[in-house]
Amino acid sequence: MEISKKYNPLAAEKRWYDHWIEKGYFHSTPNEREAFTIVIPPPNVTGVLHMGHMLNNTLQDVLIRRARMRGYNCCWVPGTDHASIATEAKVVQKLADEGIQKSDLTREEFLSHAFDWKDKHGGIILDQLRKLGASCDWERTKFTMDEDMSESVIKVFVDLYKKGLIYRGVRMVNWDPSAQTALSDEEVIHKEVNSKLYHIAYNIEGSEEKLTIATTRPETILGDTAICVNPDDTRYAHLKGKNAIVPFINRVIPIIFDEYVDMEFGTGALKITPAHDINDYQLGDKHNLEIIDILNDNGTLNENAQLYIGKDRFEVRKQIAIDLEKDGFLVKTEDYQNKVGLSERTDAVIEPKLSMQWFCKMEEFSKPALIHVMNDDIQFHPAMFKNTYRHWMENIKDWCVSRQLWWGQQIPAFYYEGNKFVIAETKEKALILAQKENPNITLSDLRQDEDVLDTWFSSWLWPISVFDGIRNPDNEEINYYYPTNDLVTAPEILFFWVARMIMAGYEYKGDLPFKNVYLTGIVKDKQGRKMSKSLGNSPDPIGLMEKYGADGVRVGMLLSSPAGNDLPFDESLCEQGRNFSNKIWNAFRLIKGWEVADIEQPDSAKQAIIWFENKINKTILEIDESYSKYRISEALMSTYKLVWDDFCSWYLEIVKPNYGSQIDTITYDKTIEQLEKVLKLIHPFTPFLSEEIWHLIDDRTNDIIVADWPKAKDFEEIILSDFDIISEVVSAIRNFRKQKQVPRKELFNLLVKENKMLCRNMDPIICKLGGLDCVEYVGEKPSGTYSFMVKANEYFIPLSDSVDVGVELEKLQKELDYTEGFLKSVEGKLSNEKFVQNAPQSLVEKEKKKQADAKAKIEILAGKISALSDA
RNA sequence: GGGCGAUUAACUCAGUUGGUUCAGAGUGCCUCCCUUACAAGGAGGAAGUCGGGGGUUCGAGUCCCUCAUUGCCCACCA
Repeated sequence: MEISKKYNPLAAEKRWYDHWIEKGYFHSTPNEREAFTIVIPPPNVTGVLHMGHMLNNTLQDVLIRRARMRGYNCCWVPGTDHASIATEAKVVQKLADEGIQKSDLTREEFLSHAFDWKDKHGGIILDQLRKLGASCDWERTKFTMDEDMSESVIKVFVDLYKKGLIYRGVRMVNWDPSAQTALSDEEVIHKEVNSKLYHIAYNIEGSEEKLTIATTRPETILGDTAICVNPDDTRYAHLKGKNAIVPFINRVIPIIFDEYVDMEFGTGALKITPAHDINDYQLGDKHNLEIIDILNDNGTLNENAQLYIGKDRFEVRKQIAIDLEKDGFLVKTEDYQNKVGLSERTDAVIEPKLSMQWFCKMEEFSKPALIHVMNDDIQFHPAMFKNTYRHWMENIKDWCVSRQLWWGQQIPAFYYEGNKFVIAETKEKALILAQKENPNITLSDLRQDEDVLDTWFSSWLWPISVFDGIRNPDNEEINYYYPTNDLVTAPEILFFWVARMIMAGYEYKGDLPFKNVYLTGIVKDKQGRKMSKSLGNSPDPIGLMEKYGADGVRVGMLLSSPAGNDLPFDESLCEQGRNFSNKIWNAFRLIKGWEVADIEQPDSAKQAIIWFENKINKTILEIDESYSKYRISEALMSTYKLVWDDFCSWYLEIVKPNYGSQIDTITYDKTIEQLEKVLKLIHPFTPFLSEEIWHLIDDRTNDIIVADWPKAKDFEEIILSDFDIISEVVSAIRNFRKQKQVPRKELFNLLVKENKMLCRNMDPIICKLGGLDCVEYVGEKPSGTYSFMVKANEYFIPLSDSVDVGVELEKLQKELDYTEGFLKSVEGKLSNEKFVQNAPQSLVEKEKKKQADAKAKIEILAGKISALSDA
């Protein structure tokens, strides 16, 4: 069979993925083996794959594939999140494009549109993950609004209510006027913006005097119910008991005194709008102020404002400034930078708004959640994030869990007789409860709360609910798969999601949800900008995979992404990944081209096999070590170098036949054996390629995906260090050939001044790689030779033409200078009494040995120099 | 404003409890080579006063202080 010179990934990827699915390798059911579980961070159901997902899911797949090879019963649960506000916003937009307003629809009609949208666009992302090679247990695919999932959510809500942890109340919340819903604090992004600070003069009642305040939101003066100054502010002391008059609407409002006000800021006088500012609200509460809400839910002004009714707040801001100026109220405006809260999902400017919402008390949850992270029951990688986590947990606030949306789990609160309500899983159950209060109530008297729960109120149960551990806490699966092993996610949702899963885990399973949290960085472009749709700087992952192969992209993603570090992505990384695939491919081609013959095994091959076995054993140890520390990039790099440098550049170069393609049986078998080990080691990174070659080596029924992970065996350091010397000698010979332009075909003898550092049994390797007749031991320096040193041993190559004395002298002198400098520093140390006294004995011994070696080397070098100079 | 990090070759990063033959890796760069596995390759090479300044120590990328630059998280200052 003719094998292509270049690895062609596309066909192989499809074929092997289908094969793996067909064999059911990804599907797990509880059995006697130990479980290894990962739950996917569910992407938004209508999302499409971006580079962040690629990184994240590649990591998960690497972890799960290695675990599978190590014999665990692996279960990687995939799924999607309904992403209430994000999805609802998309659906609203789509309907608006068709000329349909959400307000024209009933809840049922809207939800039907939303489900249509979900059916049409949902799950695309999961298909895309298959291209990446993600070995998810697809039979377990979950959606956070699946019936069982929603039931779990409702059950938890009811349970928490019964425990007194859910309450309803009027609070100042973050209001998104675009989506017209409350948001949790975590969903608000604060951004620095250029705005204006308006200085507005209020008349004082019964006086000619004016009081000037400063505000960035002049439209809110229509909701003012006080002006506040600092009690220590002598400028305003005389205003005690006086009232001010709101411009235009002439509302009389008190002037109050509170330390809260910063005398230095603006004019030292602060307007108070309790309905539209959290601080003002608190002050209002303290001073018993009236609350006047002037905003509609959509951000326009309502009749309470008296003016500008129905106009958007930003429009009013501009207009009122003009009107204030016209009427002489506006003292001045200045440019000002302040932070404005924006909705994470809709980008709308958040308005603090007083409204009735549902809250979840968090303080009790946070205690075990904090302890078990700080004591490493749950390990964060990198551990640095423990600090951030602790800071948040120690300052946790109650969670606003209600959203004024339709897409999500509807809050199971049922109202009757006005504001009375009961909480129950179903309307029927609610009726029974309500009838205890009033036996005459019927089903039709009950009205369910319109709001839905925050998306994260379903996600925080994810590791439990995917195994139905909420509804059926004792089922076999939850007890087998939970706690899960690894969670791979982004630090930006550490609080949204990770922290809350930990809290839910201890509350509902009494146990941690996962043992390790691997926090990825953000994928950025070359200029360090976050990849985003609006910037258009995000490459198309599918396109990349088609161009470089899924394996190439996987390797590219991991080449430069230590945990927690951002990944400055560049296509050249994928190119490197693809080249790596191709390198392995060609190593395979070389081996495949060999013809096993009944010939004697060369000594060089014997030695190479011994060396490589030791080398790979040591490297497996290093790779396992890196994995155990979740240093995935490091594990990849060790694997990469093992393949490229050790296996290809050294091992194969030594064992491959000099002429023709005939190879002895032992070397061939050993080489195949090593190649198989190498393929297993690369399998987590390059699953398709490794499976492809695995089967091309040999017709076989077993697949590499479920092959045993190579065991780290003992190795002899001495063999490895001997080889290092050998490789240095070989490099020196290659260097010589290059300098003197001696072609490889021209053979010569390498002469060696005998020394115990020489590893004579590896001489055949030097001969093979250096293109030598043989290695000879001469004892003394022969004349007419080129010489070089490796460690403290001296090597000579006979020269046909005379040595270039000048160049040679210069080279030797340079080395002598260095060695003398080195010796000086070593002796400096040894002559330092304090060093000898304080440093560990072993270190002192080491220094003494260095001293001896350096002295010996200097002697040799000096001898050579004088000999050359004489000549 | 508070908290947590980062600053080591052109780029992306390793450097364990301080020990100098540890200043390293990959990429990139330079030179030579299309040698029958691979030019998506091979061989060789250059490259860093470890952000600045102090200090502790026999000895400091490694510990302490300080300054500078920079990133992230949290926070209601109009």
